[in-house]
Amino acid sequence: MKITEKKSQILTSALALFSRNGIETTSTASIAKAANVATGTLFHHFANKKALVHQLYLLIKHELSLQFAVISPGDSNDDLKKLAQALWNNAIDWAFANPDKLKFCQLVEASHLLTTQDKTQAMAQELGMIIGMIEHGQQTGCFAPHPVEMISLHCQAQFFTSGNFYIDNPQFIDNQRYREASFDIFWHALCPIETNKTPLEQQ
Amino acid sequence: MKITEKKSQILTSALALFSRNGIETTSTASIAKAANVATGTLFHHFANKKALVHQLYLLIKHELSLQFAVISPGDSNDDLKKLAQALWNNAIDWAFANPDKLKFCQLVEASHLLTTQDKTQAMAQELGMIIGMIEHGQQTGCFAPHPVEMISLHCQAQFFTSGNFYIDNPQFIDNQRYREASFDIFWHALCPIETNKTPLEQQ
DNA sequence: GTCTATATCAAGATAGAC
DNA sequence: GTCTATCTTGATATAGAC
Repeated sequence: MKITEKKSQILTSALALFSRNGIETTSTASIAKAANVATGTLFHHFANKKALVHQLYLLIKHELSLQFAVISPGDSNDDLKKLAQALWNNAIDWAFANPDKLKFCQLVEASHLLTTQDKTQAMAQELGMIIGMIEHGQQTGCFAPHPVEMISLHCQAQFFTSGNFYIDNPQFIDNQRYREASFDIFWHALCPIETNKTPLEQQ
Repeated sequence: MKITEKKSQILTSALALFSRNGIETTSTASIAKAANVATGTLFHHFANKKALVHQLYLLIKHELSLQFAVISPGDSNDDLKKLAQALWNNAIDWAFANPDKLKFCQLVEASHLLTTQDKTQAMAQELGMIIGMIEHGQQTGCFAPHPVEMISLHCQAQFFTSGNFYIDNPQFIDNQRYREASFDIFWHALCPIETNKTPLEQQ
C-alpha cells in the first residue's frame, strides 16, 4: 500500500496536533487545515478518525521496533550487559529525537481507542529483541527468574519514563551521569544476579 | 468544604464512568444520569467539566498519599529494605482494591487537562515518604547517588505498572513469587549498593 | 439546591461537483 | 483524488421555575 503525498501530509500533521493537544481534543477539521487539505480528502484516505489514529500508531510502533532491533542477534554472545546498554541507548536516542512519536504512543495506550489485546500485541512486537534477551539471560542464569510478562511491562514503562525525562530535561541528554543512572535503573529491573554474591548458587 | 450527598454521588459516578470509558468520551449528561441527578445540579456543584475532573483527581491523590504514609518516620532506623517493602505492599494493595482510582489517575496524567507543574506537584505530594527514604538511603551510602528526580519518576511508573499488572491478572495478587518479583524490581530501581560487593568502597 | 427545558456550538462524517 | 458546502448528532453549559 503506497502512501500518497496528501496522505503523508495528513499523517504528519495529525501526529503533531495529537501529540501537542491530545487525541480527543484535536478535530479532524484542524488536521486537514494543518495539512493543507480538505476534510473530504481526509475522509477519503481514512474511513474515520479512529482508523487514522490506528494507522498512525502502527506506523510509529513499527519504526520503534526497528530501533530496538538494530543490533543483530549474532552479537548475543558478547557481554549481555553491553548488548543491553547498546539497545537502551539506541532507544533513548530515538525517543529524544522523536518526542512527538513517544508522546503519541503514550496517549494511544492510555486511551480506550485500542483493545488490551492490540496493546499487548504491539508491545510484544516492539520489545521482541528485549524479551529474547531476558529469556536468554534467565536461561544462562545471570537474570533472576522473574515472570517475563512482568519484566517486559516494566521495561516498557522505564523506556517511556526515561524518554520523557530527557525530553523534559534536554540539558541532561548528553550527561554521562544521567545516562548511566537511567541505564542502571533499567538494567536492575532485569534483576541481574550479582555474580560475586554467592558462587555456590551459580551454574 | 463539606461534600453534600448529591455532590458525592456525582463524584462517585464520574469516577466509575471516566475510568471505564475515558474522560473526554464521558459526557456530563451521562454522569448526571448515573448519579440520579439533573445536569443542572452537576453544574451547580462544579463550574465545568474540567473542574469536576480536577477536584476528583485531587481527592484521589490525597487518599493515595495517605496510603504511602501509613508507616511512621520513627521506624526509619529499622532495616531500610523492610520499610520499603512495607510501603510497597501497602501501595500495591491499595491499587488492587481501587482499580478505578488508579486508572483515572493515569488518564488524567496522560491527558492535557493538567499542567506539567500540577503533575509534578501531585507526584511530590504522593511520593513524599518515598523521596525521604531515597534521600536517607543515599546519605547513609546504601543507595547509589543517582538523581532523585529521576528515581522518583521511575518509582511512580513502577507503581502504576505493577498496580495495573495485578488488576489485569488478579490471580497473582496473593502469589508470593509475583509479589516478590514486583518488589524486587522496585527495590532495584532505587539502586541499592550491594554491601558484599567491594568493602573498600564502603563508608 | 434541584429540577426541566433548551440554547449554543463544534465535531465527525457525507454529497456531489470538478 | 480533491474540493466546497452541508447534514446530523451529541456535548457543554445556561435559564428560570420550584
